[in-house]
Amino acid sequence: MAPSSTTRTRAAARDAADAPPTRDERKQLTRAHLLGAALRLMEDGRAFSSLSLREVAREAGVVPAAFYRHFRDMEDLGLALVEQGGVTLRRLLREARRDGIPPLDMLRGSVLIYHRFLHANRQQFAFIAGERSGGSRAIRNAIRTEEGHFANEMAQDMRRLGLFAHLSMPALQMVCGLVVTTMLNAAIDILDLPPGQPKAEAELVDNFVRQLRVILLGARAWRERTPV
Amino acid sequence: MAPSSTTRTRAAARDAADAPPTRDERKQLTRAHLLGAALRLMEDGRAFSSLSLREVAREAGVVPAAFYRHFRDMEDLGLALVEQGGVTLRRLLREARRDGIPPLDMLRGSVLIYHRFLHANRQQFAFIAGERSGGSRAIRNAIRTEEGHFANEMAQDMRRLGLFAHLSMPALQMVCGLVVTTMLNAAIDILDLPPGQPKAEAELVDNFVRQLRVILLGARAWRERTPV
DNA sequence: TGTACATCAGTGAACGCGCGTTCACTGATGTAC
DNA sequence: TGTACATCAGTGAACGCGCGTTCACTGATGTAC
Repeated sequence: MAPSSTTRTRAAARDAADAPPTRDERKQLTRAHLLGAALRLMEDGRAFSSLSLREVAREAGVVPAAFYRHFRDMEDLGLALVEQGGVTLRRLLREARRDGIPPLDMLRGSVLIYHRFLHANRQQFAFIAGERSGGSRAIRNAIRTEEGHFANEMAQDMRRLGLFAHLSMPALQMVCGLVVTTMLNAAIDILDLPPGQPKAEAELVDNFVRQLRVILLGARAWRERTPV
Repeated sequence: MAPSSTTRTRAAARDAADAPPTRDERKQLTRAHLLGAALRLMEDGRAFSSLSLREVAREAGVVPAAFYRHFRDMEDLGLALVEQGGVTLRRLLREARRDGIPPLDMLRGSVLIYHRFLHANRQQFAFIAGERSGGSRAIRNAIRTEEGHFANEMAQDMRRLGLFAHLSMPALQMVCGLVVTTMLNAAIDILDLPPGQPKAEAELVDNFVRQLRVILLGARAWRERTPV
């Protein structure tokens, strides 16, 4: 399927920065506007299920009927947001891997990476953390799936680093699951804070670090058949 | 302020089971119907913020305008639900205290008590666990407050039982906070399960037990200035 | 106890509004030759 | 390259509907005497 001469010209032109966008590029842009509009509308704590289709279209600067060129209904858009959120989560792991483990205080270092990332992706985290328990069943399940993938990847990373080598893989996954839910709970608390309260925020982050410390201490002490 | 003779007669009559309800009793009953209607409508996973006032009134068997005799608006009703949920949480602790600690496996025993209670109060837990992250800011904050009270009471109970005596009170509260969020996360997962899947449910409960075990092992290993 | 009056929970109708969805359309982009 | 036609993202108008809120009301319950 060789592109037609016109297409080839267009494709070549694509390389120039000021080339006119193709129809498909425009469409993807509008789609992104719709997704962004939904995230923006939830910024001050509103639930996804309280957004209306018209509202999202309005915020995206598009007529309501245009919405249907991109999504079947609002739930469809919600699922797209979950997918986008999953990508963001994976990016977090990638960045953490790239930055490497700080030599001195591994835990606090990781939390700082997370904290920075959280603020750089507030909207995404507010959506994921907020809808994981409050959304429609379909959306909740989709988020649970993404969460599971994230926890599994984290477990594999730890394995690779030789951390908690005494744990079986299922046990390590269980621990990572606990870490992930604790991360998302902390995200809600931190993002809910009115801005300009560095003291309160530092306290929340500190509590988060302590909680993770408890979990990691517990993981270290874990034996496969431990009675308590 | 002595009650009038009529009132006294009514009050006396109140003791008889078949006495006609007073106007105030009727009112409280309708109020309860409204609260119950809202919980029922959320039973299959809908978010509180997606309920309409008319819908709740309809479900409660009352005309929309009657709603205003009981609540200023839907958010007001939501806050009442949170308060009701807080009462339920406190009842859980009371029951756990009454039942005492099972001698052999304290943790698993406590989880069984919780599990039974969870199913006996499905609607309340679905609301509390679901809206704690997804609701309006006011409702979220109210739930956070109830959660905090619950965690503190739990910490005091543990202190009283001489558990984790080596932890400072703030450290114990931090641990209990982690336990509570883990409880509520487990609640969402368990209540989301389609009914009639005892295998899957047992697995979730098992995972929940393991996660708590990790936390308690971590609490046991905790030292006030622990580097990891 | 009986009567006359006050209270107020719940009614039913009405309002204006934003909603989701449909439709035929327009006009720029893309394709075939 | 130029032309004729097809595609389709976004438009604008229209629809019927359920919404939140208001209002004057009714009639049972409660109170004063």
